[in-house]
Amino acid sequence: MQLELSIDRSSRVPLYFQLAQQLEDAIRDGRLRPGDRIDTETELAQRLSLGRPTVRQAVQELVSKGLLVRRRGVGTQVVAAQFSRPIELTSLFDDLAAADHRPTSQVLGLRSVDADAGVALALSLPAGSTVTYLERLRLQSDEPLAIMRNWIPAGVADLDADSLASNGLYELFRRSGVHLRIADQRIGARAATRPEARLLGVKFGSPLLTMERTAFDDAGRAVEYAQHCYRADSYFFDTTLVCR
Amino acid sequence: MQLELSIDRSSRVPLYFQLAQQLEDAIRDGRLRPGDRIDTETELAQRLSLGRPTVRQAVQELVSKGLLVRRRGVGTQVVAAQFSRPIELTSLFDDLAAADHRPTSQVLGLRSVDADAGVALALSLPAGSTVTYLERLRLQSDEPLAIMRNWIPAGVADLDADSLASNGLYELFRRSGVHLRIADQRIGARAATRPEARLLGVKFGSPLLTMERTAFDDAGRAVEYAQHCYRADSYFFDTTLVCR
DNA sequence: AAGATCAATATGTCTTTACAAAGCCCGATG
DNA sequence: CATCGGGCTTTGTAAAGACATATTGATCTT
Repeated sequence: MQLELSIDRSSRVPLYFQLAQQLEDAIRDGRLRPGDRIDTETELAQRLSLGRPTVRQAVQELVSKGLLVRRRGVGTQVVAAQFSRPIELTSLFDDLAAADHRPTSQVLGLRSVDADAGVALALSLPAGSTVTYLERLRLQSDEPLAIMRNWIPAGVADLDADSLASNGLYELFRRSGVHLRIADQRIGARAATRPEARLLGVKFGSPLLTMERTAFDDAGRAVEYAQHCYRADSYFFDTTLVCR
Repeated sequence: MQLELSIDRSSRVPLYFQLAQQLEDAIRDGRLRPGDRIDTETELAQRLSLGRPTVRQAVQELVSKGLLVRRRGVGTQVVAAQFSRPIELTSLFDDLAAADHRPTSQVLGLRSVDADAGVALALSLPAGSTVTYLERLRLQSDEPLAIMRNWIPAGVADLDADSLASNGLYELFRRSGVHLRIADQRIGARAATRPEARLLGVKFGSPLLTMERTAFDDAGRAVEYAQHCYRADSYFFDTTLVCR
């Protein structure tokens, strides 16, 4: 493999994580190419003065990310061709900001409402509970991209229209000490209604990509139910699947 | 936690896997409910006469599936409320068969063609390479559900119309010794063309949910490029995301 | 020369042990 | 009474050792 690897034992970064990071970097920038075999776990362990379980843990990280493949009796190989970023639990705002697409939000509505049956079910709340309803239009490079409807149980986070215009919802969650952990998501498609078509600047009946999501925090508490719809001509969900 | 757990040491099923399975079952059928704390790793290990790393490995499996959350100094809790099955690297046929929806395939076309630029790029082949082109209509309970177009490089698998009518493509891959490992996928939406609308029994211009996928095998070889489109009124992609 | 067997190699599974760090509760102290 | 601090609990990280099992290739046998 002849790859420079170094472990800093004085660092507070876990050893297995240092190794995983360096291997991932090597794969991503091409020093390790698809099909290359990496050193055996025993060799790596000896070379870096680590225990084999530590090396295994590092390799396991990359296997579960789909970058490496292990085969017993054979060795561990680099598998990745090219890959897109997996669907992650980030907000659309964060995604677009990362891609430098000048995202902005226009808050169309922000008020307290009683949860209807569907919303209450999604958030596991008693029907009629008070929730904050939020409706936004997302713009990308001044073009309308998505309509985002969110329902947030009372007491989860302090929301105001000003902050929402320049920050993603998830950023405000983080500032309120809400740690998102897991989300159930359903992706589908449907035709645009008249008001939606007007907001998004498309024709009535145009195809929209839809996403419904319920997000849960650390404690398993439902903290957000969302219904988003995107212009089908400017948005996709990219993901990389790994077979287990 | 008072949950009946038993480990069969004579089984060839790994111990950590047995434990993970039993915990997952308990969560899925409600014996463990969201928010419940499971026994500490040390307790579990002692109770089942296992080593703590073995218990950890089992718990780790479920954490990475999003069923459990660990917090240092606190313990491990059940997090999932209700969840759908994550998007997995299985074929639509398998999905439907599992749900008992009587899937059948109608092979609309099966022939060798020269790969155009887009297909060649997706499969990392030289432009003009020979590939097998396959077009199918998927029916669910006798209702048209999806149009599936696939391009498979020559020599990957033996395909014939008869087998394809009653088996999923991925099943035929398995029989040819092709082990799928990873796939890049893009989900979007668009309007139905006239021929598509006719095949699917919807109106021209109706919204369709689309999925583009390139699948790779063990060795990192691209073995399939697919363009599927689904009736938006009868199909969704469900997924559970875990924040890392 | 072809097939079967065996040895070498690499990952897979499991145990025991040890210490570190984070969170929580409770008691001591100002 | 409030706050700080310490100790307990629990998960996080790491080591070294042992045996199991799949794969490959070389050797032996027929």
